[in-house]
Amino acid sequence: MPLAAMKPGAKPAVRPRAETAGVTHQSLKSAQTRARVIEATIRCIVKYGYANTTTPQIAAEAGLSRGAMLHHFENGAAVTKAAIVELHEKRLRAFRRAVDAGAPDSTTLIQTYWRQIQRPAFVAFHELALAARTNPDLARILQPLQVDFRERFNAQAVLLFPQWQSDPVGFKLAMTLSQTVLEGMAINVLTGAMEETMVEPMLGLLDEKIRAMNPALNPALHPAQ
Amino acid sequence: MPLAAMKPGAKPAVRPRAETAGVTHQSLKSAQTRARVIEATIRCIVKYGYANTTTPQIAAEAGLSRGAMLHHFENGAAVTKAAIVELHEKRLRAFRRAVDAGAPDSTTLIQTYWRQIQRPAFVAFHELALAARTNPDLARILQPLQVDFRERFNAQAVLLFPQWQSDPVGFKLAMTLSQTVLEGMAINVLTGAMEETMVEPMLGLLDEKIRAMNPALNPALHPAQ
DNA sequence: AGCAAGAAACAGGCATGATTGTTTTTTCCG
DNA sequence: CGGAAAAAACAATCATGCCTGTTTCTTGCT
Repeated sequence: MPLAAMKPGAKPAVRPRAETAGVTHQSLKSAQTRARVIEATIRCIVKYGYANTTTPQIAAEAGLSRGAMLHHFENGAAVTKAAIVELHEKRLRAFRRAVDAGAPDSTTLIQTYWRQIQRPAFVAFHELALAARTNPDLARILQPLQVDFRERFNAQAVLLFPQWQSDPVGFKLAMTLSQTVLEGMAINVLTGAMEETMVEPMLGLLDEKIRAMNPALNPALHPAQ
Repeated sequence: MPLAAMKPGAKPAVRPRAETAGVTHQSLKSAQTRARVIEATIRCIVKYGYANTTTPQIAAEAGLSRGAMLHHFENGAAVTKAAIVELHEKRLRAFRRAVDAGAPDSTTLIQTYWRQIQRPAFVAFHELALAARTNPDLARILQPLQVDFRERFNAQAVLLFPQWQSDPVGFKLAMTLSQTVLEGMAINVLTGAMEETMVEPMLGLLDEKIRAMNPALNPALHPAQ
């Protein structure tokens, strides 16, 4: 799916008709179908990879004709874009759930985020992120979402660890380290570059390091600034 | 390039004619052309991504007609396979250079490997590794190379750090951690998931942790076993 | 309320463009 | 001259965007 001819001022083929507060039968069905197509797209990207995901495949996966799909989405690029946005929100929701689940210590937060990062959504997102490297249209969509995720991730995390407030630089480092190790592991396991048996020990190592960086636990290392 | 119709018993269109020790002019030119095509393939994968790399593109990049190229390689899959093997050897050579450059301490080794991992060869390799996730033909070629690299990597590294011999488990962990962090960083920088300003601090963090794991520097943590 | 006009959802088909493997033709060197 | 290297031509496949036709739902008018 090239995602090439994404017209700039493309308005959706179907207007949501949020006006009149009238939630008609059709508007409901339309939103439902759109959601079905988006989910099918994500499934296809996970199964076949972004490069091998075609519009007929998505339509088949969604249980729709290709013509019907393109009635809702104008073209293939719009489908991809919608899937990216959905994946971004999925990622945010997943992290939010991990936070709300009540995990005040770094150990459980690491475990939880590790579980989240192994979900299909992460696979799909990384497929798209790598494709965006050589696809300017994808990159234009993805880049703002990447920074948005970073910001929200840090904003959420800082609430969990008020002890770190005295050392924002160190905190950001700790967050980056966690993301790097966890995502790096996920990708290495995915691509067969790392044995699965190494996962648990690695999680332990990461936790050790994070704890060692925590100013509340090691005040000596972080003199008052 | 689908790499789909890779016939099992496919013999090369041009036999390398290593026999007879007769290095004819043509055999030389043939090998030279093959090498040019392989390098062009790697360049294309870096520039356009594996998914968007087509046989006409490779031929153009190599300064050849497509017909001439397929005279040397039978089909597109053979080109990809040759490029993968070349990339594997490149990776091994790069790491070997880092070792031979004489870097007895972990700090310089980390710095050196970080530099190696930012080369185009790594980008191309990761493109192929991710594509292999959903491409069985690619996976069949790549998987053995992945384990081969892991083994050689560890075998080389252990020579550099004889102090670790007392703790092979910890050593393997340290190696895995280094690879995970460095490759994770490389990918995150590549995909815009991480700011480049975080690289140096992260390298420092990794070095800290590796040193803390070193039994020679922290004998207390590793009682004689 | 009832009916007709309009719009939306859906399905299928068509023409274009691109890529691939194969085959045929030309060029060049021993 | 003969064979390998290089180039060009060829046919088949496939994904895409667009267009047409059919069914279902909404809306408005009498």
